[in-house]
Formats: sequence, structure tokens, C-alpha cells
Amino acid sequence: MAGTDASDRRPLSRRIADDLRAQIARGDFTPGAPLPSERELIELYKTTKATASKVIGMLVAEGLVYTEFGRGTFVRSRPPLRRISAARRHAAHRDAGKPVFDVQAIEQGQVPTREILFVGRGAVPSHSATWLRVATGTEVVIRRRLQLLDGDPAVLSTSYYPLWIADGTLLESPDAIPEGPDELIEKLGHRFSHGIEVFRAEMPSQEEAQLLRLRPGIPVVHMWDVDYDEQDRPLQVAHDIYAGDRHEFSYEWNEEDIRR
Amino acid sequence: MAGTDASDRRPLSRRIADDLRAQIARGDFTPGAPLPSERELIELYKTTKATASKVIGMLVAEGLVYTEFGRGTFVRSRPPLRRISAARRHAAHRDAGKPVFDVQAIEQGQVPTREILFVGRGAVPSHSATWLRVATGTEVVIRRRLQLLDGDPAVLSTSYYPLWIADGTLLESPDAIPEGPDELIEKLGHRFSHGIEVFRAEMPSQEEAQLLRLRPGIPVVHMWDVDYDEQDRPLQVAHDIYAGDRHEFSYEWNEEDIRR
DNA sequence: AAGTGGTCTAGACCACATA
DNA sequence: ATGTGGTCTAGACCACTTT
Repeated sequence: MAGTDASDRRPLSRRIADDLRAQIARGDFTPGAPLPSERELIELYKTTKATASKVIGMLVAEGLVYTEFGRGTFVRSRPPLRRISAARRHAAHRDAGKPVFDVQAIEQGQVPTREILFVGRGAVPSHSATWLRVATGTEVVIRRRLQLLDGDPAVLSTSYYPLWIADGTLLESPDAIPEGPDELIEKLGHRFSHGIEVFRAEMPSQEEAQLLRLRPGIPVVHMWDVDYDEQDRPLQVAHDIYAGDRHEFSYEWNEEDIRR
Repeated sequence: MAGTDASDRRPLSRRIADDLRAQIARGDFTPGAPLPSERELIELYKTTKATASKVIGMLVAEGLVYTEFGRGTFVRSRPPLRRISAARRHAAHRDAGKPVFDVQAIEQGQVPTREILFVGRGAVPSHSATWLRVATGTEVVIRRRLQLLDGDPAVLSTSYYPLWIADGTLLESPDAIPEGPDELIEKLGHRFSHGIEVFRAEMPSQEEAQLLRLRPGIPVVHMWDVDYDEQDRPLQVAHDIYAGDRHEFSYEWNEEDIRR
């Protein structure tokens, strides 16, 4: 117990949190190891339950530790992240006749599954509407599904298809599309000419946290993937929400890219 | 006040938080608008300070609201995000003789500044060491600086240069490098041939949150940019930490990329 | 001075996990 | 049965902002 002497201007909870954080950084608690219980913290730092509980809450919010009800508080371990490479969509699936997600999963020795959450017509939300170049709320075909790896939720994926493409096609059918929506769109006579992928980090909404089974303190990565045809018409907007503690994203470049 | 009737299995704090969240989603509180004060919440929901305070803490951790000491709690507004396009480094700076950060900032009408935090030799941390293909702790030249836009912290940037490149060069000098490190490296006779950019989302450490002046509930995006020469030797590893509420990242592709 | 968020104590009870 | 985290009440004080 260090750094908690006296006349310190930091609040007690902050001092305790800093102390524990330093101990974790020093390796006193290795990943997976239990922190002192709240009752022990009360003893150690001469405080009360509310404060001890708050301290743990701070570390949880930082993503440094997690709690298990009835068991204890543990240092979070950082499992290896699944690498997602961008602008990957078409290159990858062209080889396989399978959805990109499945191809990448199988490459990495994991079993992909999916739960269809919604298929049907609906109003396109604001951000995706901008990418589709339609007004917010325009009716489109929506496919929403949760994609899992070895049974663990990995990506919450929502795709928006304009009616001029999806109307009356299998895209409106609630069944899974074996070859994936991209291949289906090509079969319908459209052609992916160019696209853009846009990312940002956020904290999950309640619903996202629940569906992706995210522990507190874990951010998500939102990705919008927009595909256009030769006439620069948006064919689809895919909005994927990745569990932040299980994914990273990579992009490669070489001299050809620079000097074009 | 809805959804707080009775015999609800959710904890009171959760019910109140859900209630407020729904009201925000409905637009009862618009971005920038104040939430009921904690004392008002105590009245409204017949509870106590600790619980009201916890409710606010939950919403803050979600990044939905923020508090200002002595003023109140307000709905967070989402300012437009600065777009960062990847594999951008060399293409962009080649035109300008300026660091990429400055070029992109000026393009968007903002004033770039930087605070040098550290320049000198040091031990390369584990993740960057992997990318540099050296052992963790190997001595390298490190340049660490905080980059700001219109005075607001935007990126915390740490670059690692192997000694065979940086030894005895301006890269070791604590002054800013007017043309940017990339151009300097090229002047030293090296050539950027290819590279990779890797991203992931995290919650900030205490230090990162402080330097970037991040509000609670805002994640950061870590980006590693690794550049190689023609012989596939890593010339540098740049580790940038972006404030998550002020940036998004984009990548474009077209048919040429697919069919190579 | 009045209102706001931030912190803390003291103590109680509930829900879950484990031996 | 015991130990763990989760929640809550009641009340006090502090620090900051605004009028």
C-alpha cells in the first residue's frame, strides 16, 4: 500500500484506484489474477463499501479489470485480436462463393455462425442514409444479423439496400443467403466498382453491449462500408459494429498506391 | 416519468438511467441541454444522492452526457468528426514539404500546433517492438509529441526509429523538424516502399485522457503506422492515439485494387 | 447566497458462487 | 455457510459556478 499517505489532494477513491493501477502495471497482479476483494480494500485503505465499490467501478470503466458476480474482480487479459483487413470485401469473397465474414473466420480456424435479427423493409437511419444518398427515413430493405465466432458474438451487422436493387429479390427474404449478399447482388446484374470504408470508435449503446455480450469498459468500432457501381450509384451500405476487445483493422499500401 | 412503476426487476439506478436514456433518444433533451439536477432526480424518483449520482455516472460512462462541475449535466453533442484517410502519409506530404498532420489540418481550415513531449533514446515498448522487428526494450530513438488543432489536443503521437537510421541525425534533436520526419528520412537516403496501418479502439489510460483532455466515456483509437524500405526493413513505427470523439478514418478502394 | 456536481461514512440487505 | 460483488438509504461536507 503506497501513495495513500496523507495530505494528498486527490480524492481517496482516486488514490486507491491509482495505487491499484500502478500495482497492475508493475505486474503485482497478472492478467486473470484476482484483485483484493472489496472487503479487503475496506480494511487495507480504511474506508467503506461505497468507496471501495466506486474504485472498482473506475477500473472497470477503464477496461483494466472486470468483475464476476459472487466471484471477485480480475485483471483483464488481452486476448489476441482478430485482424480485419479493409477494402477486403470483394477480393476475398470472389475466391470462395461465401460471405466475407465466413471466409475470414475459416481462414483463422474459427466456426462462423449468424443469427438473423431482422429482415424486411424499414426506414434508413440518418448516417447510413447520407451514404446511400437518400433522405433519412426513406424506405429501404434492411438485413440485420449478429455474426458469431465459435459461438461468441463478434459483429453486429446491418445492411441497407435501396429498393431499386432489392425489391422482390432474395435480399428481402428472411432466410440466410448462402453465398452472401454481395454475390447475390452481382448475380442480379450489378457490379461493384468502387467503395469506401469509414470507421469510428464509440462506447456501445445498451442494446449493442447486450447483443455483443460486451463487458463494461469495452468500446466498439463502427464501420460503414459503402459500395458503388460504375455509375457511382450506392449499391449498399453495410453498417458493422465490432466488439472492440476482439478486433483490429489493418490497411496495407505500397508504392503503386502513392504514385497513382 | 415513465417505466419506474413497480415490481420491476431492474435496479432502481438502472431504471432511472434507462428512463433518461429513452427521453434523450426521444428528443426531450436535445444536445447541449441540461438534464434534471441530481437533487431534482432525488425528488422525481424518490431516491438518494448516491443513487442519483450513480445514474449520472452510468450515462457519462456511455458517452451520452457529460457533467460540468457546479453547473450541471448536459447531453453530449456530436461535433463533426475530422476525417483521416489512410495510406495517406506519403501521398499527402509529398506535395507540400510539410508533415502530414499539418497538411490535413490546413486543408480543413484549422491551425496545427504541436507540443514536443519527449525526444531521445529509450526502450521500445512491446507492441511497437514487434512491428520494428526488434526485442522489446531495444534502444531506439523516440519522438513523442502532442498534436493540436486550433489549440485542442487531437493526437498523441509517438514515433520509434531504429538506431541504424536515426543515430546522429536531426531525429535525435529535441527541436521540431520543419518538413516532418518522413521527408527527413528520405533526405537521409532511405525510401518508403510499402507499409501497413493497424487500428484498434481502447479506453484511454489516465495519462492519455489527461493529455488529450478527454471527457469520461470517450474511447481512443490507437493506430500503428509501419513503413518499410525496398528491402522490407522497417524504417519507423509511428504509434498515434486519436481522441475518439473527434476523428473518423476512411479508406477507399476501386476495381484496380481488387483485381491485382 | 443558492444551486450544482463530487465525495465519503455507516450500515443494511440482496444475489450469486463455491466449498 | 461463507465470501463475493451489487444496490440502496440517510445524511454530511466539500468545491465550483452563477446570480
